[in-house]
Amino acid sequence: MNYDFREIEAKWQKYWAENETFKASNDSEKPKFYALSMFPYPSGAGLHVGHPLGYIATDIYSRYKRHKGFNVLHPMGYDSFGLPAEQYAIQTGQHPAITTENNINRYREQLDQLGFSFDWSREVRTSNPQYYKWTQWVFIQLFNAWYNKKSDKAENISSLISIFEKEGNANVEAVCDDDTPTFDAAAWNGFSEKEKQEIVLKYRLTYLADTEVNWCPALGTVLANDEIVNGVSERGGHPVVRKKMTQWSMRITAYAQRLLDGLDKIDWPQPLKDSQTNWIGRSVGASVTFNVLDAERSRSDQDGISTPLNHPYQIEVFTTRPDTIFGVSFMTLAPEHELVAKITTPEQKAEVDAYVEATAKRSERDRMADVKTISGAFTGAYAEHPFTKEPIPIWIGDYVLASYGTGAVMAVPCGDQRDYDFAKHYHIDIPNIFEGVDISEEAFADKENTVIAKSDFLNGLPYKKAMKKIITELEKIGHGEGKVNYRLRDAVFSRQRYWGEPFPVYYVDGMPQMIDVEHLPLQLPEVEKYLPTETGEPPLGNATEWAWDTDKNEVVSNNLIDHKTIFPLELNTMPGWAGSSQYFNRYMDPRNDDAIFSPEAINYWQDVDLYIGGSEHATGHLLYSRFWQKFMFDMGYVPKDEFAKKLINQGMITGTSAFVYRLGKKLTLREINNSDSSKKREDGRDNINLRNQMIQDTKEFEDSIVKDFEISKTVFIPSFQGEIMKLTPFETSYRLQNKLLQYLNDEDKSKVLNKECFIDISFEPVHVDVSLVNASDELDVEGFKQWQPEYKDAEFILEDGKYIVSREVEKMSKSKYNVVNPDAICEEYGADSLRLYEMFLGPLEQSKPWNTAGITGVHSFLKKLWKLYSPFIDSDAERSRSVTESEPTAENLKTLHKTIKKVEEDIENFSFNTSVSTFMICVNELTAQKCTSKAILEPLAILVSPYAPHIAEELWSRLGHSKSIAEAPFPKFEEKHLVESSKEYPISFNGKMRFKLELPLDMNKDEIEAAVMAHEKTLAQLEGRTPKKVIVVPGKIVNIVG
RNA sequence: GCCGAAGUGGUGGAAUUGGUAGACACGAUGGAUUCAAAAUCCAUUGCUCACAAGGCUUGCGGGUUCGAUUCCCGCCUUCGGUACCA
Repeated sequence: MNYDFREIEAKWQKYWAENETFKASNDSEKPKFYALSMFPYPSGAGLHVGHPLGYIATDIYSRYKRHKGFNVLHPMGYDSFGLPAEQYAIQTGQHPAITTENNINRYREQLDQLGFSFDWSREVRTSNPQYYKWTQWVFIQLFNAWYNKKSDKAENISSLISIFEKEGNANVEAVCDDDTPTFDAAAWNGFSEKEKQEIVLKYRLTYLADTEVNWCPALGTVLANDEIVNGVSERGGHPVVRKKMTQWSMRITAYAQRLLDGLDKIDWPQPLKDSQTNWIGRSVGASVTFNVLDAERSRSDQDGISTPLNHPYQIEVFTTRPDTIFGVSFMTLAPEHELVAKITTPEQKAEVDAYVEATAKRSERDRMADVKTISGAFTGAYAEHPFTKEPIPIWIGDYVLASYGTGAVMAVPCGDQRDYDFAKHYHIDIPNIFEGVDISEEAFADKENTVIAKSDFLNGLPYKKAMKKIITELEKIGHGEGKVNYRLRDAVFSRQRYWGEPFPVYYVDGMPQMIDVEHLPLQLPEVEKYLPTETGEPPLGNATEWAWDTDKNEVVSNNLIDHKTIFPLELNTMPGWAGSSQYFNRYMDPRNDDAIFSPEAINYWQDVDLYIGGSEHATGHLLYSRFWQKFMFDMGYVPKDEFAKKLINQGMITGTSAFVYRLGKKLTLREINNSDSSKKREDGRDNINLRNQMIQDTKEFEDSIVKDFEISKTVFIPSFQGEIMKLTPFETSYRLQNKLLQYLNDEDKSKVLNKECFIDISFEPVHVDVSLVNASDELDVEGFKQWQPEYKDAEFILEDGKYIVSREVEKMSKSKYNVVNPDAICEEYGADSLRLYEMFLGPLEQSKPWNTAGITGVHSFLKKLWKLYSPFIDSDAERSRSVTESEPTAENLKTLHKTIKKVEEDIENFSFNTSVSTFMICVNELTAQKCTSKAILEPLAILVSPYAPHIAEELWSRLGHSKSIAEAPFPKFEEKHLVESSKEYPISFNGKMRFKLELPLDMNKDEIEAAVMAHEKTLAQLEGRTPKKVIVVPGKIVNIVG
């Protein structure tokens, strides 16, 4: 009987579902084990081959733990709010809830095919109102909390208010907004209700604040960095600017230190911890205040006339090197800094304004990445050095980011390379305040070897002493203090989107009010359009039924808003990470309508024992979840302040993206005035020389614009067999010249044909869905046009009647349209083959491009495995019974126990690829040994079962068992079967292995050396030389030197 | 730019503490079986030198060591993250 995987897999999937084999109980005698895979976003592209990689690993571990006697919780759900469903809704008008439901059904089908041991009774969906009710609930808890630095934890806001009532806020040590005023009890009690609310909002763990966003005026919406390419929107290529908007923020910075400290307690990969550590970015230094000199005074100073001091403004900076304060020769503000507009002198205004505007167009990442271009502008204003009282010019520069520190730096060019480069570029003084250091070429940033000079009271001090001294001095003169700064910023929690959790918030007199918990969930309203409103409000602004009636406690029509009992509701929605920040706890008690989870459930499961997911979540989901968990811990809802003990990052399965190239709308006709190159062009043969010539001549063409003209159509240019990115832009233009003639008028055309002009172009790569491309990289042009409405009338310039895309290995993602589904593989080879193959591909943590080439190998392994059990499968022979009951041979036992040992070690080390090899070796050996012993084959089935559960169940039942293999105890390894008496020693000469020699293992060092030295092959190798040294490592190796 | 990971045959990868580099597969080549094909089985397969013997070989260049894929220093390339993709 052949291995019929289709029948076997369907049979056992049905069996598991019907018998609820993997349903976890919240009450068990067994020890608990919580194994979790990061839940997927159900994209329209379906589950791709990268998803199961981590799921299979978690599943193997879960099944292994069941064999080891644990009560295993292994749930699955969907992170089902998100941008793609909304984009799809915008494009098609289809409600995201419907798309999402369809996508989930598709995912479920695909997941079911793969034979995971999920407890589906616990499924959660973040977009389900019964689920997001609790996301809203957490939000309210955060709103009703403040962070008390004295107790170093979050507390209920009522404790803060009662302090205010008794004594004001002078003695309160809390994490709060920078602009929080100080007041006493009398003042507090005198505040109006609204003023009180405004003050308290500055303390709440979730609060309203003005934050910068990427605003795209043309689309009327905020864009993710991801949606911006080269400074313009990915969709449509519209300009994007940085803009301030009032949004909800989460005071994650309150937890900066605890998030850092907590990393020591958890077994997470070091690189992931590193990235969280860097993200939090703790640095120790000082905050220093510089007074801005009055403009009049600074000007008159230059004339040598002194006028009275006046300090209308102050600049606060954070520096990690206050010891270098005497090296300050200028200050740099971020162009967005609020003082820029106030201090800029009239003479400098035009330059500064232009620079500020230019900066607004650059993304933050761009500004950080680009260290080569130095740019800035002088404000005309001066600050006063707190010690020397010298005037210091104040510049603005985009290398200073508004969001980091105070958005201002005291520039010490001799000690900081960026300051140094800036100073060099603008010919600003670079005073050297280090003893015995040459700074003519570069800045000196070595703290350890620092000796301060030319710095008044700091002269001669090393770094550490100078730090201490300067902080004392700063404090003495009231110009600063020692400070710990974190790079971590409060997390923006508002999104101007439709498809997300609505905030349980309505506004009374502009102040946010929480809806009572008992009235949750506040459900998403229906809208006509999913786009922002014409006035630029978020999509929820389109809802007509979106007001809160405080009497009836329900959502009512906007028309009824009277600001007395009926108020407008919040129009923003929550971000993607809201729903994923407590889902792991919700799984413990997912159907509970009265609480996010019961105390019994959380106290039983405690935390996640093993969490598997991608490292790309390092500073998003994994940091925010730790933050919420700590908050939940502070409030006494959860027993652990870290939600996952151990975390493994699965490597990404990368995809092979396909690109087409969209021609820029603007073409430029340029004059050819170089007689040499045009001559060469005429003969047309010397292309390489021509190209080189033209590249050299490019400068010459720069000024030779005859005219610009626009083409209204979307045109795609060939990839030149995928080589386009290797060509110079110039060369590409040249190759396309003839094809572009059709867009020219006759006069221009003849100029090009007469070689007087050529057409200069720009172009950009566009991702195309890999399903529209065949195996030879040829694009289905018609399919492409139908694929997205914007390409409906696109024109293609073909090569030999075909459009060949270019390929690149990238992250597999819906936005890159390079997703490959597991369905076809399941159909052809079965789930067990796919499971084994994904593991066999390589180490779990490593990323690798998807390639199905080797799948036949694991599939034929399963066939061999099946064949090994044929005495139990082919029932005809009664004689086979006697064979199968036979005692296993020593050889059989050796093979089995070698396998048990290796597989157990591999699973514990998450080295699943090597156990697949081990199974192959085991089956090859047992087949060669003609093993038919039940005593061997029974434990082998259990070993295989976590990896290939369907075939293992089938074999198990054929072996005569009536119950599932799922809880069969894992075979016990016995060392005695592996004991060897001799070892085949590799004999090396100067480190190179020359021959092998079998020797008893109980020989000691000297005996081994004697045996080896006496051997004829040794003598032959030595050719009469006497070895200088003989290294003998018993049980390992012999190395003869000389 | 910064932070992180990876680089081993034609391909995926193995080598668990510094001790036989290339396990196990894929592919390729030859053969068996077959009317034929599929499937299956057997053999060969890092490169180089026409055999052998030998030489070379873990991204590149150095170093430590009796011995380095493994440790150290300096580079190169690819991939991931970089705060609104999830």
